[in-house]
Amino acid sequence: MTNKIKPTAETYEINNRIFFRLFQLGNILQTKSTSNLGVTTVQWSVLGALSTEESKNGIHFGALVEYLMVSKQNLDGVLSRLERDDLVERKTGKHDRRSKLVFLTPTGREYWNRIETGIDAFYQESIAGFSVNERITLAYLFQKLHTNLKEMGDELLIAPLDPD
Amino acid sequence: MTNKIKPTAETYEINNRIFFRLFQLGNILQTKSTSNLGVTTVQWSVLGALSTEESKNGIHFGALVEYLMVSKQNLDGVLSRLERDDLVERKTGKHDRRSKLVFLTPTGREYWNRIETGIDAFYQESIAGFSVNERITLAYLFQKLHTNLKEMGDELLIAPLDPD
DNA sequence: TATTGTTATACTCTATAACTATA
DNA sequence: TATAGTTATAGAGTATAACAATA
Repeated sequence: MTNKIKPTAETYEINNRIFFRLFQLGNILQTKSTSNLGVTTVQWSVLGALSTEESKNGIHFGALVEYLMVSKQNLDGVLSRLERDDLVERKTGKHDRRSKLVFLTPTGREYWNRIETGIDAFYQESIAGFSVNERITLAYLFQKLHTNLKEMGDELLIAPLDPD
Repeated sequence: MTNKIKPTAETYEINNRIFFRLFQLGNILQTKSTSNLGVTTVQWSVLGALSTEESKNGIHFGALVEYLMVSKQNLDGVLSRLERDDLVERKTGKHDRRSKLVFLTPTGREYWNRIETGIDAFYQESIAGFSVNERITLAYLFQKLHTNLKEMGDELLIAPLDPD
């Protein structure tokens, strides 16, 4: 006999609400990012990561893959499009010639400065009416959810088909 | 002189953290949904909406567009793929012959029953270690964030380019 | 041999505009 | 004329496997 509690209908319902909202919020974020800032959310994250002081000398391709949690193949595609628009540049690593360092081009830096104001406005509107405590709580709960989801495996969770 | 407070570096930073996490969580949700449940998040939402008791007699295409907050063109594509897989069916409305009612097929209902168990397992893992209060708080903060984002306009927020 | 990143391919989703058929 | 959905087209992101260059 274990202490495991069978989920009640209510906890299932609140989970449903949480994850449906997460789905919607993720979608809205993508849509608004594209229409209001002119970049997709992935591009936003890439440019943001490259814009920091620590990344002045470039970020390793592999580090970016880990940080953004996208596959290397997909990041390659995203970077190619950003390179096409002259916002980003890849240079071969000096010590390890297999590795690549990713940089913001001058155009990319200028572009980032322009959208950063927009990002701030976006934040203001999104988070309007949130108390400082609520922001901190949200960040904390996101962090917690993130940890759980990151640790989840990739096994199919669906029940096998009835054979007939 | 207004009461408006210029955002400090800290509030900008916490906003950054919140939205970067939202971006990551949205991505992980999509990835895990596909790999662990065998459906994309949009498909999950569609099937879930169609599976409820109230939708037994179908949901109007337009109502689904509003509920899911995707464009009609995009929902059409999602439904076409679900129809191709024989999970969903569209019937012309009786009163208004322009409208369409969307249904789960028997196969679709069976499929939903199979993945529902997986969804429950997914919820358990994701939300492990959350107190009841934390779940309620998260749902509440999501709702609040959703309201703000939904009301946001579609205007470009980026500063105009310096002419030269 | 193992690792870093790229190429190739196919599919899902998204954005936009123009269109058909009903009303 | 207006509304409900559809078609058409282009682009971005994602999943998977196979590959080249370098270690």
